[in-house]
Amino acid sequence: MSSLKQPEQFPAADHDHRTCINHALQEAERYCLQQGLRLTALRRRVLELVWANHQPVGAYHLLEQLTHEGRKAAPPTVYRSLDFLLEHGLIHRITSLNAFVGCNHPGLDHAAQFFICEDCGQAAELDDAKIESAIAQDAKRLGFTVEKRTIEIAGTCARCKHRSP
Amino acid sequence: MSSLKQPEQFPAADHDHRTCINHALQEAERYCLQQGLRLTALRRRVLELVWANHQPVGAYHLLEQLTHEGRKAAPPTVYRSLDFLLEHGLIHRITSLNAFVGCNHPGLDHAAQFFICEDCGQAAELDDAKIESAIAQDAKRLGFTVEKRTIEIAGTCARCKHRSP
DNA sequence: GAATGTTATGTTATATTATAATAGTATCGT
DNA sequence: ACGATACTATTATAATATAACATAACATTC
Repeated sequence: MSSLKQPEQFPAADHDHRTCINHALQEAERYCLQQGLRLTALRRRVLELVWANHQPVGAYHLLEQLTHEGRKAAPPTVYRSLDFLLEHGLIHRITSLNAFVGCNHPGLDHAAQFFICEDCGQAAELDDAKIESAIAQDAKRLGFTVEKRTIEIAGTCARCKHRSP
Repeated sequence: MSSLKQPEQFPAADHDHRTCINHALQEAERYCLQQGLRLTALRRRVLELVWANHQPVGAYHLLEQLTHEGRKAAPPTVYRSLDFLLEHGLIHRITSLNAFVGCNHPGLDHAAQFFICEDCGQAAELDDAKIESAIAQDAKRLGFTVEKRTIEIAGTCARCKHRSP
């Protein structure tokens, strides 16, 4: 069912990241058009900046970049755009880092798990059905209704492990 | 193997919470004595305050309470105690709430998952081997070394669901 | 195409959470 | 009692996030 555009792994070191960005923006535009949402210049730019790489980005980093570009921006400027992007599944929030990262399959209601390298900062988004079902099972046992899942695994990715043993 | 003192569920509404607190403090004292750690008055009091109920507590809330008790305290006072308690597994941090909650089985190296009710604020700590192994499996596939897990499920607990349908 | 409603953004101020840096105090082992 | 170590106090500030309100852009309907 869920055909993820990005594979369930860490992005290769040598991948052409412009492709990622372009794809993400195209998807976002397609999605917003389809849903009747307004992907304004600001929101589009924030999304693009979040997608600058595969590392979660902090709100104030984004703010700084917007300011440097000459745009008048204050914290709410950024947070509101982030809220919009979050609400429509175009980005995810990484709670443990107070940061935001692009989502590779907007619209799709999915429960994401993040593996985050503490060395290079890159994050991989997974959607592991086993984890999902285990949580669902626990919830059922507890009589608990799940609203939001925060599943963030920090550690060291394969590349960084090999680089500095 | 792991014999948890608190069951893997939400605490009953009518349980005698002083028992929880007393037990937690006793366990902490036992553990610190055994490990040669110093559970100072401040640390003990912070632990007690964290255990005041089964809801995660914010650092500044603790600070306020300490201040009201006449103790001279500033943010670092609290955060250092919290760091100590965290480091030795006497409390857990709930990242998604920026808050802290008592741990019912200190010392035991366990991967905790939290189910947090957005209505009453209570949190239940689980240690589900299925979730654990699923994550381990993903990590293996990615060549990822796990350091820290943040697994926090927000929603509505059974009691709150029944109370306000 | 002006009036009106709606959504998005700008602006100011401030709340909330967390840490850096340094000095002082208690505690422990000898 | 003494020196080493671990803990705490104090001040200042960093980093993250939101409240409250004003203005601007856009879109509809008349």
